[in-house]
Amino acid sequence: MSANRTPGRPTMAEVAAEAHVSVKTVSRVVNHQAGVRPDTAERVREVIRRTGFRRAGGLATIREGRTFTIGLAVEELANPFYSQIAAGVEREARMHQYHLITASAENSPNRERAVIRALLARRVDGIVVVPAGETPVADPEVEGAGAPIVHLDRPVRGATCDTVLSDNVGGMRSAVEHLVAHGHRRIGFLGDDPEFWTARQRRESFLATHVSLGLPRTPPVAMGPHSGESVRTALGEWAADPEPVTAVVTGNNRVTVLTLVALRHLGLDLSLVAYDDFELAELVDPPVTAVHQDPTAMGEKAAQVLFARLLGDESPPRTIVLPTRLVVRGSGRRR
Amino acid sequence: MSANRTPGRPTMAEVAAEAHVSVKTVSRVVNHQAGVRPDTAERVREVIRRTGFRRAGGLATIREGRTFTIGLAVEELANPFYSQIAAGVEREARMHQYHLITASAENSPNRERAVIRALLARRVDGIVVVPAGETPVADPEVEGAGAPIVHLDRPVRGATCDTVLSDNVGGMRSAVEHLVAHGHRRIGFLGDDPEFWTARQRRESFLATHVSLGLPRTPPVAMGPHSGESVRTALGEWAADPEPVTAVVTGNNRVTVLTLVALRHLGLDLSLVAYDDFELAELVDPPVTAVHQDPTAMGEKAAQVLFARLLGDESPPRTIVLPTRLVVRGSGRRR
DNA sequence: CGGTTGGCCGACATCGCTGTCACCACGTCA
DNA sequence: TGACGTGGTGACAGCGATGTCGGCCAACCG
Repeated sequence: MSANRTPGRPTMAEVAAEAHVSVKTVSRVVNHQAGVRPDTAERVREVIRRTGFRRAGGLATIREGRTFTIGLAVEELANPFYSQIAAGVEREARMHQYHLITASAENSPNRERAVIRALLARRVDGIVVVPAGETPVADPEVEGAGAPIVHLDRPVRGATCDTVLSDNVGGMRSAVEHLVAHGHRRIGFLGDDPEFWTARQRRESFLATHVSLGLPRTPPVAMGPHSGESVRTALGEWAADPEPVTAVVTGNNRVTVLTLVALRHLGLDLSLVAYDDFELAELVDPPVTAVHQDPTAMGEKAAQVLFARLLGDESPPRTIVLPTRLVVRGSGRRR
Repeated sequence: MSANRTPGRPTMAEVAAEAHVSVKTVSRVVNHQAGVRPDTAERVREVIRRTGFRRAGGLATIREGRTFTIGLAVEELANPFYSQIAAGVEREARMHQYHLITASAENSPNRERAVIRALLARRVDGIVVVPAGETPVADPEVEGAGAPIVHLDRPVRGATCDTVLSDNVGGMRSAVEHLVAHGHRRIGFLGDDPEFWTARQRRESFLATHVSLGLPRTPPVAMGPHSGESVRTALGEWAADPEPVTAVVTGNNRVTVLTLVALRHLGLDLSLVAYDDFELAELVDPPVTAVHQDPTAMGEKAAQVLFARLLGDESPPRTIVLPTRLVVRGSGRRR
């Protein structure tokens, strides 16, 4: 099909013909290389301007072997947690003159491997991935691809890549300590699907903090995946308990929303500390105390680590744990 | 530099050598083409598996002239409005086996042109863009690029591309009508920066609806860009007016947040209809009545239009206006 | 047994661009 | 006047994959 002679964008050869020079000279002009007489260069530039020529960036792929593009694989772009991560990664990528290809597995952990493969097929130079599962990828196509991978938010067992995590243990501890300091003794935990490492980490820290603070009873825990109904049920039972809970800790932003809705519907006035801060936290009544992890900073950090690798950093894989911060707004107080 | 012999990913030639066949045969196996004896194919596949070979997708660029990638240019990925758009576009792209490159101009309208050029340099097959300004691009490099562009959320004057908009006029009318139906006669409008077309549209419709409903006085309007202080000032003045406002309409999600904070700080109990729905709207006290436009659906629609073009649709450019929906939650009632 | 299929496979050109090197036309200097 | 630089240019190969076409060989035919 030679039909695409002049269908889309002009090629260097066309410019060269038009300007009565060789392709190479056009190349030199385009790349501001020396060794072109000023008048020749101007003639070429004029033709480039007239034809609207742009050099095909995709070609860098096959010459230098790099695409100046990194990939980001997350679960779901619509979730603010992930979109803020994307914003952070994108910002860092732009600073390095890189592009970002985003791909989401749309809530299906199993799709993530396919997504990563697709990114590698596009020959991205590196990948930031929020791993869906923690079983090692063990995919020769992925491991042998030569593209550095940075895991974000969740580790992968035995993986030999850099990992950027949030301090789930510390964050959860601060949440429980805050509630206990306000006199709560019976605290419930609404966690996300224990399939997620972060959910389990937070649950474990929730329980461990109870032990370390010397609280007598094992606190009630309800892990997800949660629906509005499952949250209502759990909260209803905990409130009806002979020794009712006076506070709950939610395990992530999704659960927090469900919990706030459920509390309102049930007419319960429990204290609350939310894991994951959210923009409107201070506007809910009462303003929600939250464990703040900065997803944008997480994305930036992960991208920074990735670019260090791309720039030749050969040191052994590191695991970086970013701190969290408890933002006290009032919902933790005893009522 | 022939140093990159076997640094990154294996090439077809390497696989071919390993399997003692020609490059072409490897190509046939990879593409599931007929004409390869089963045992030969199996041998090749074995080598492919062992070496982790993946064909370089970037090459499609130079052969077919398409990259199977579309670009999305928005202002800021961290804003839920844009990230939901991105989710919609990405979803649609995946359905067509396309990838999505996202690029954000990070709040700098002037950067958008550069961003679009960068996308074109990557040779994306098409672009969805939320235009920063409404002055025509008039960039020969962009127009002559041959890549279809779809404008989303805001039109560009005299542009000859498809445009997907939200029904700002109808949405704002429904907001004002709702408030008036609840007995409000003095309503303030906190709009975003009038540099944005949507902001002006909503202001105009706000005013026009007042006229069409026969309200006597011209309502107070404060356009952005807004800060917490500017919102507080406006609300304070309106409340102190001899004929004080009893309700406000906010112009977009950012202004809504600022307004909710300001109302709380000022201790004002004004009725409110928010433009742009948000997840926690029903959790604010009172639950916020909002004009709901579905950014994900907008993104999907824009991508659908784009793919129609990529599939050869040559019909004249269309403008599609998506309806909005007023979600009544209570904050519009007179207090 | 020669000729004709048809299955399997490889050589080669090609895509758009860049690195390398040869080349030509001038000047300069001995 | 001939050897030697030097700056400006172009021819050519190659990057990694695919389409085209043609070659080889076994099987089958008359």
